[in-house]
Amino acid sequence: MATLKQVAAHAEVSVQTVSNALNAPHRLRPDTLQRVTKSIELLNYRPNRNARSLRTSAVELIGYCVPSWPNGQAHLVMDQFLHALCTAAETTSRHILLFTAPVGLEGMPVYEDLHARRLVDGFVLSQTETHDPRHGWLKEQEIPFVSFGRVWKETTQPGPFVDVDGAAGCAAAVRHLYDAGRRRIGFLSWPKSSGLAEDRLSGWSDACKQLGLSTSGRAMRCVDDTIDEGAGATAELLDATEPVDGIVAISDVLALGALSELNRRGLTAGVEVGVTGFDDSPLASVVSPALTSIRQPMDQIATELIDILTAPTRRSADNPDADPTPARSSTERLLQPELVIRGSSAPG
Amino acid sequence: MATLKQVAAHAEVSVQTVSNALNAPHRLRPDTLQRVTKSIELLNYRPNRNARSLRTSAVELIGYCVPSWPNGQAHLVMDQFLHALCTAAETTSRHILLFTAPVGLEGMPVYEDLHARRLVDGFVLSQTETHDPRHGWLKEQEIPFVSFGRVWKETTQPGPFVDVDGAAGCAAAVRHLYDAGRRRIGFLSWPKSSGLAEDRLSGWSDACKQLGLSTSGRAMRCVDDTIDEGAGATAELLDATEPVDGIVAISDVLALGALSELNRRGLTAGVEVGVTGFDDSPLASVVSPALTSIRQPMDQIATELIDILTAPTRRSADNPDADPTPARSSTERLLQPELVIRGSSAPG
DNA sequence: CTGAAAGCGCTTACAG
DNA sequence: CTGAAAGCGCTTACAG
Repeated sequence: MATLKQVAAHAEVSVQTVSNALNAPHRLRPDTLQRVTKSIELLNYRPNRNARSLRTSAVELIGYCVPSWPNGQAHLVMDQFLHALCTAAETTSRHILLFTAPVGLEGMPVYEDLHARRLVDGFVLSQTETHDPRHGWLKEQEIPFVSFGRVWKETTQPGPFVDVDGAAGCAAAVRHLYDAGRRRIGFLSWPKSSGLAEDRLSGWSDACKQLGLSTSGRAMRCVDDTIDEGAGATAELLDATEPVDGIVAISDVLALGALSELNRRGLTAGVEVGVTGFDDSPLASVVSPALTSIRQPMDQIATELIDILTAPTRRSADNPDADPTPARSSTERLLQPELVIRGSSAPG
Repeated sequence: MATLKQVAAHAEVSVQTVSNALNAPHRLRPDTLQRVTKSIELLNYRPNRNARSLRTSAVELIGYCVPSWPNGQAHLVMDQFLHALCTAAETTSRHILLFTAPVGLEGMPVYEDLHARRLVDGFVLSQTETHDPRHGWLKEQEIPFVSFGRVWKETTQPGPFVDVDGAAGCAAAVRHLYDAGRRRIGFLSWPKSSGLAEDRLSGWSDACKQLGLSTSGRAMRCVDDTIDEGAGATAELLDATEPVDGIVAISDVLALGALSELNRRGLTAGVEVGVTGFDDSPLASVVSPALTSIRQPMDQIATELIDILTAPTRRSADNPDADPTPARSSTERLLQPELVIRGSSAPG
């Protein structure tokens, strides 16, 4: 493995010049640059990242805690998210370092240790939960991070985040079903304790009201995110005095439960009842009829996350008051989801 | 951030002694060790990993290429695999570095670059395909790696691997269905070009023959891994002169197709027809009746992968012939899957 | 535009 | 059992 010194000897310049050829080529005279470049190629030189990191104290690695699901629930779009995150990181010549940690506050020493030992420059948080304690902790420790998802029900959001406007997504689903002629639209949700669920529910509820549709008795709470729960809630909605003809589900799994219950009753999704899911997970395109679903723009999410985390202005360190940049708009980004329309919401 | 030098000054010893306290504590006198340990804690010292890596030229990072699925197919157990891999790596104080690369030979410069720049010590390969070119390439470059999955149809496997005995898994599924009284058992497979598929099919076929069951016309080839394909193949198996009463599917998605077709015909999985899947993906426990499925032992797979990759004996470098260790048995490990029995294969 | 030199924070033979 | 010193491969003020 060639070193800077060997390249310098080969090109008959100093190591400083080779380093500049790599990191600040404009400082070299064209002919020198070319000679150095040729030596680099000839010797197949690749700068040792550890030496660079030691010197600059920047490792260009971003930590991401792989979620564990003791309840057996899977993160069905995790591979999409990770792929997008990696790609976004690589456009800034960074990479993702994976690690595991206990959930909640208990896991924070792991974060702190990774940062202290300089294995990572900062963190991307996801699986953000209502009252998630990680954000505040990291902020207090002045460890750089950015969150995918908001910490709900706090007075102020600790630190920067990127999130998807779930309310707008659900409202779009309601309007889509309305346009297909549906007038009695139910909502399959999770327990009230979830800020995420309340946000999405408000989108359904507001859109219904705006369109003059009743919401009374049509918001179902599913304790677990399973097909059975979705099917049970759907059964209730169908057995009501005024049976629903449209269902907006807060997840693809609950929507699959709706499809299953319709199927059991000899009804066809997209014909008698329109159904939509959330996340556009692999499940959505694999069932028949395929599931209309609200897709989170993963590539954009990842790009924004990396952009915020790697932004040169680290506000906390230097003068926080004299800064002209509007703080909120640059570190709190709400993206619009996309309704992917398939057979479950419309015939054909 | 405290450094080794500061700790040494605080404990009134040399830096060498502090380093030894961390890496070879047995070399210190107990009282010295205790004094140093106290200083380390007091100053909240954490060794800088970059400095260590630069010196030892071992980064303790393992590269893993996140699969991309242009065809929209998801890796439904990827989060399980990644979690297991991270956990296994962490027990040896290593971590996983994620990256993306083009598929096939085109992606190899990315692997080479990551290794040359010392971002990783080696690689874990998964999504191994029939005739996968990566293994041979890495071996030739003498870049350490270990594969989850075999390169099928090569005369010799290039490099170490861990894999699951798919044939044994499918044979176990057949015997399970046989024990539940099934006598006409079909198999939902993929195209013949897949070595993985042929291996699993052979397990089904051998077990059937051993039990005196006919296999004729009962192996179906599904071009895509979708519910529709599985449903179509199941329809054929049910419409045959001798309709099947058991179905072993090569994937959970195809098994879901079988369930869907049974459902459409008013048949119940586990009652009229027993159905089994492969992978025990999140899909399996989310459907109703829940899917019996062949589970790959992810934790064990991950442990073996890390074990092989981090084994101190790097045979290729030093004397390859004079080694007493049997090469095959230590670097080629075939693990047994587990049949997870649920409602789709047996009533109740 | 180019070069000699210091230093990032560790580990490791080598002496004592 | 402990210490002084060299060196891993870079980057970066500082001179020329």
